[in-house]
Amino acid sequence: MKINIAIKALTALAHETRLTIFRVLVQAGESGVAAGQLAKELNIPNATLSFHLKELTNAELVTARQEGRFIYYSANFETMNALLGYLTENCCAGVPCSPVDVCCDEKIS
Amino acid sequence: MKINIAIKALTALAHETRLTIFRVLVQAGESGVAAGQLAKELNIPNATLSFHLKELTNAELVTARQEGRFIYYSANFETMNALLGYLTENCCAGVPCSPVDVCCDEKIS
DNA sequence: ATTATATTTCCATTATATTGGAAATATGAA
DNA sequence: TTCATATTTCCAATATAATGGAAATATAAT
Repeated sequence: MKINIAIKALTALAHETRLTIFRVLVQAGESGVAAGQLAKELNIPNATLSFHLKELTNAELVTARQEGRFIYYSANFETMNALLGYLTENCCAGVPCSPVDVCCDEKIS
Repeated sequence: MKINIAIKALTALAHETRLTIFRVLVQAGESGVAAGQLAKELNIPNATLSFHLKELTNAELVTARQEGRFIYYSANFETMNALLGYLTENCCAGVPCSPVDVCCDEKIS
């Protein structure tokens, strides 16, 4: 991961509404949640939600898929895992410590 | 971890200079790096570095210790690990996946 | 076709963060 | 004490992000 991509992801997550959205999507898993359902659940105006979803999508932290009139948003675990790895990369100058493992990666799904 | 603390940490990391500082400190480990050395290494004006170190300290992502005229900054692994855990909390709605492990935690040091 | 639903884009207003020079503070050395 | 080094605070200029109503677009149902 290059630093600019990490910054984009962190900037996207560094906002209460977006972090909340992201965590809902992380917990929802693969199937994702429709935009309108998020707006209702989180009680956010559509325009505002749309703006934040675009930020998250731009940062590749979420992906969108259309199904009929609905657009389902899901967390992108690949980017999330790359980000976690980037933050902890080569930690403690080689002093042994637990490596950061990943979430929902290809080992399992 | 409460959301406001996570936001503070993410906001602090979501900046090129601060993310770079943080990663240098993560890699430096316990002993940390003096402010002036960081300024020189990263080629940042002192005032700017000081501002960013304060942001990171405020977010409890780094800690400072004075030694003579020097102030050594170190990464705070506890906060970092709490943040990683917060992002991946209850991921995929219980579908089995790798848990997020932590870096440099009490199990080892 | 017409209507209803889902979502996004536009945009002006408002709020927040970043920069770095100069001055201030703090510690230690001569 | 006086001087040098390390770091921070102050502050004004500048840059960037967030908000949500209204209009636009897109799909589907009648």
